[in-house]
Parts: sequence; C-alpha cells; structure tokens
Amino acid sequence: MNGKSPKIQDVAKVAGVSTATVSRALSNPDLVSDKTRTTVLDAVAKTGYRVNRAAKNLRKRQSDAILALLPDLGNPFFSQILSGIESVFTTSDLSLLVSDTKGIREDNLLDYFMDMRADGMILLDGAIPRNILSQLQSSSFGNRIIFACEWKPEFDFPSVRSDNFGGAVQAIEHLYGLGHRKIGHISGPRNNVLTKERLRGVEAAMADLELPINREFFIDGGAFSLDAGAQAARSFMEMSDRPTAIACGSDLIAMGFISEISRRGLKVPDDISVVGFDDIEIAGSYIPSLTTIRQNRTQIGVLAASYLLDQIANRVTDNAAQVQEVGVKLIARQSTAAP
Amino acid sequence: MNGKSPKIQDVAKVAGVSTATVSRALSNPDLVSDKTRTTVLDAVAKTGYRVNRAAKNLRKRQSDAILALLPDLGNPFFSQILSGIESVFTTSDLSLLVSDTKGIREDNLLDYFMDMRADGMILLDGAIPRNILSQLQSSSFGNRIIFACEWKPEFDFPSVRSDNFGGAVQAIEHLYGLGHRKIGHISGPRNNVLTKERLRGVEAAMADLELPINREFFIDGGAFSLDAGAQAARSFMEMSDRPTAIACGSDLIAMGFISEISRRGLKVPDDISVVGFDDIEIAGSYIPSLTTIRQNRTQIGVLAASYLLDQIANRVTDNAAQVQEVGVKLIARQSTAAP
DNA sequence: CTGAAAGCGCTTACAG
DNA sequence: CTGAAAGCGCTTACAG
Repeated sequence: MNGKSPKIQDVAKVAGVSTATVSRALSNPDLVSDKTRTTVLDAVAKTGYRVNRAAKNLRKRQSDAILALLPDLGNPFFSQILSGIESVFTTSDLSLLVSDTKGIREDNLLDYFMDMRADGMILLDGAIPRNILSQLQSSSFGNRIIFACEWKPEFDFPSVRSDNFGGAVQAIEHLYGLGHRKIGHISGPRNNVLTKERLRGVEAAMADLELPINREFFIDGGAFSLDAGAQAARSFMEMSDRPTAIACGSDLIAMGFISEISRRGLKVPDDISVVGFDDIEIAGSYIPSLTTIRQNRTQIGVLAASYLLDQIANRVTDNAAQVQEVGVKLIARQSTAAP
Repeated sequence: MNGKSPKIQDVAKVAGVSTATVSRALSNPDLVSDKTRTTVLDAVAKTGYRVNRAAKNLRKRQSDAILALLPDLGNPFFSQILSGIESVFTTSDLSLLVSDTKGIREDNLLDYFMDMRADGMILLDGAIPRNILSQLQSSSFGNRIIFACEWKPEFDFPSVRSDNFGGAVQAIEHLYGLGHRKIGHISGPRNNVLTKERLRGVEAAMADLELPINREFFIDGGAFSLDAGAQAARSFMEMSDRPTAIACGSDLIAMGFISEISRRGLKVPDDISVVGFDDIEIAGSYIPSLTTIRQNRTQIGVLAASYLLDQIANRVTDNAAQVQEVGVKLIARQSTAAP
C-alpha cells in the first residue's frame, strides 16, 4: 500500500526466521512447526505480504495461467462456458487468459507454452490448423490441452463436449412424436464437427424411424448464424414440396429461419414446426418460444477446467475417459406442434 | 520443441555476443549496430528462442497482462466488448485476463497489482464496493484503471461509455415523431448508473417535448433481464390506463416484455410500440424486429484498451478527456409504429 | 524442523 | 556500440 510492496525478506525479518521458512510456511505448511507457522502468518498479516507471482513462476517454471482459445470472443455463445471455466479457476490460484483464433492464425500456439504465458489450454475451436495441433501434440505440453465443445477428430487430445448426436436424435424423435413425417434439416458450417455429428444424428434417427430421407429437405446453412437461417428460409420458400418440420443446427439458425419465413407470411408452428439446438438465453422468450436442445455449457466449462487443474497438479487419473460427453435434453416450447 | 526451450544464453553463444546484446537487439534494436542485430536475429531464428515472460516480467516489475473485470462472465452482453479489448492487446504484447466480480467480492482487487498479476484493469462493473475502489485510487496503481460501459460517479477514474442519456432521448423523440403522446418506461436495476442515465434521458426528452409525465407509466424493472421485462408486462396488463409506447432500459427487457404481452393477446406494434436499448445481435431477428438504441460495444472495448496501453507505455496525454462518450443511434425496426 | 546458498532467465545501470 | 555483473523475488535441494 505504502510505496513498495513487502517481499519475503521483510516477512522473514519480522518473523525472525529465514526466507526459506517463510516460503515453506506459506506454500507447504506441513513442513514447518505449528509455532513457526503461526509466527510467520502473523508477520504476513502485519506486513501485508503477497507473493510476487512473476518471481514464484520463474522459479517454479510455471505461469499460473490457462488460456481459453475461442473461435470468436464476440460470439455470445461462449460466455457461459467461460463462466464455467472461471468458476473453477477462481477457487484455485489460476488466472484465466482469453484470446481468439483470429488473433493467432499466423502465430504459434506453442509460443504460449514456450514463453511461459500459459500452463495449459482449453481449445474451443475445432478449426485450428493441423500443423499447429501437431506441434502441440509432439511437444512436452501435449498433456496440458483439452478441447471443449468442438474438437478435431484426427487428434486424440481429450475433449469435453455435448452429446450432439443424441441431441439431434431427440429433435427428430420429438417431431416424429408430434406426427411429422416430412422432416428437413438446416445444417451449420461445412466441415464443422458439430455440424457433422448433428447431421449424423438426424439421419440415424430418421433411418431408425423408417422415414424417407429427402435430400431436398436438407439445407446447407453454411454457418450457425441468424443470417444462415434467413438464407435457408429463402431456399425453403422456393421448394415446390416442403417439409412440415425443420430441425436446425443451432438456435440462431432457427431464429433467422423463423424470422424470414414469418416476414413472408408463414406461421410457426401452424405452417411449419422448427427445432433449434443450444438453448441460448433468448430461446425461451423468442416469439414463438423455441423448442430446442439444451446444452449445459457451464458444465462443459467446469469439466474442461477441472481436467486441466488435475493435469497440472499431476493428479492424473489415466483411466479417465478421454472424451467426456455431457448430456443434452429437448426443451419443448411453442415452435413445434402437430402438422 | 526438443526437450528444453532455448534461453538467452544459448542465443548469445550462437551469435557470439553477450546476453546483454541479445536482450538489446530484441527489445531495443536501435541500441545495437545493424550488423550485430542481424547476427542476433539469425541466432534467434536458428535456436527458436522466445523470451521467458516470467523472467522478463520479474526483472521489469510488470506482468504484461490486463484484467477485464465483468459483473458476470456468463452475460453475453459483454462478449463484444471483450472482443474489442482483445483486438487491441493482441497487436501489442499484452495478455487479457478475465474474471467476474462474483469471484472477488471478498478478495481485494488491489491484490492483482500487488502480486504482479496485472498491469492494469478495465472495470466493467459499476457496483464494485466503495472501499475497494478507494484502496485502488489511493494506491500507486490508480492511474492504470479505467471504467468501461458502467462507472461509479463518486470516483474520478477515467471512463469509456455510451451516450446513455442521448440514447434515451432519441428513443423518446422517435416515439414522439410517430405520434405517441402517452409514453412509458421500464427501467433496469435500481442504483445502476446506466438505469439512472437512461431514465434521466427519458424524463428530459419528455419535458422538452412538453409531454406530461405519468409516473404510473414508469415501471421499475429491477434488472436488465428477460425476466424483468416479463414481470413488467404483468404490471402493464393491470394498468387501467395504458401508455401507447414503452421505452425499455435494455433489449432483453423489451423482448421479455413483448414476449409476455404477446402471450396475453396484445400485439406489437399494433397495440403498443416498444423500443429497446443495446441492439444485441438478436434484436434484428426478433419477431417483431426490435427498434432499439445501438451501442458500439466493440468501440468501447477498443477505447478502454487503448487508454490502458498508452498509460502503461507512459504515453500519457494529460489533456485526454477523462470521460469518453461513444455515440449511439436509434435503429428503427418493426416494434414501433404510429399509435 | 530450519537455514545458507544457489539459481530460475531475464534487463539494465555502469564502465569502457 | 558492447560486455561483465548485479539483481528482480522467489523456491528448493542440500546439509545439519
């Protein structure tokens, strides 16, 4: 507070012990006697001492920070995941660093480890270039990395994700249960793992239910965005034969779709039922409120962060599942009804 | 890559110079001769050297990190601001640390400076306790703090914010222009600075336009959330005399409100016009699409980050306005019409 | 259980 | 323009 901050030397002097003892009392209390510990703690309180992280980290060769790497920091979808991550780190002593992949395309992710900026990484982007991931994997930091939400199939980094396949199945079964037999799908970004899993789920469920798969009812949205949904709505309007229900790759797609077909005079769910995917905050208040697949995003963040925590503390349970799938569930609202 | 990372020693050996020269060539190129610089840079490339941040930071007494402190990491509203902040830091060498005020209530914000975890802070929460802010202000780090979006009036930390007052004025003038004379307002969280500024704008505009202010038309929403809007809708439905238009404290309030009155049979904008505030991503695709006040959130993030950058680099321009107001503008959509 | 001493990997006066 | 040397503030073998 007053000018310069106290150092471990100052505490040692006040407590009448060596700096080594102060250090031990603070970070490894069992190593010192009860009496010494009390004395040191008193001195710490008296001086207002706080360990200098840069010094500690240099000495211990660590950074006390984890990087969360998002595809796009501006995308609100990730805020709850970040919140989940942070809730774990805040109780430990780790700092949460964030960045997005736009900023580091050229750069090298490995640099974060090399120059000691991060002790671990949570990758929320499945589109990280192969060569960068290879470098990470073959480095000595390969075990401090985990994918969350998205992932890259060719790499066997551990991963926490929603049951995307199962979610899509639930969506189709819900529509089928309502009586729909002509069901379409609007998919997300091409080559995205989530897109593929959800599409796979849609197709598997339809096959199971012995529904004919009409390829014309499958629209390539190309993105998870509102715009993609609106664009898909235009394709939809031009169909000569139309499905009575649509399962969308995301809530934003669903909302963009509903918005655009409403503008063109169709009504949801009267003319067509629509299911989203994600259950973003607004889904329940959209008009009509959106039937969708709820992902537990906070939980994904918590699990990913906890894994890293264990990994860094070397409390590694090798038996732990490499892939953790978090359950999803369908929330039935007003955007779906009998045909 | 191969086992241990190279240190400045290794580079010095390869280049045939001292570590001091390597350090200078890297961080202060003007201090060495062209020839030396080239030699050093070659050696850096050859060895794959990256400076160790912990060591550099310990020596320079800095952390190379800025903390962004949000009220709630899970709130999607902040993602664009974070994106703006990050876009500035990514070009410099700073890391972006995030946390939310839930995690540090007890803790002391000053600790981030004391233990060298952050060189500066962007506070996005106007509800940080007075005593914590006082500590910060009277510390030697007081000049490395800036408020963004929200702020605390009693403290004269610099601040970047939207023109909340002007936005509210625009909302009222828009409704007036459409012919509305009975205008209401749903406010946000009590004691929140944004709530107060926007309310002040609403009242000032109505006074200017010589509209009678009917206190019964002013609903205390208590939060910026969807729930607050839905709750307000219930109060609205019970009014014997109702306004023909409502200016809301946020888009979420507006959407919650519209959602709830729709459920009860009223139509927007036929029965009532509604204006939001924020222009969140979904506003344009909401049904009806929402007339609202657009805040440039990315810009707020960029300005706050730039200020801190200058401050840390000591490129301080004392003449710089302490309060930077970012302009807002009304986006007219379908939720408003003539009464 | 405790202390003296080395060293983590840098940067920067200081001297030339 | 360059180098030798000190030192940033810790932690941890090592020795007792």
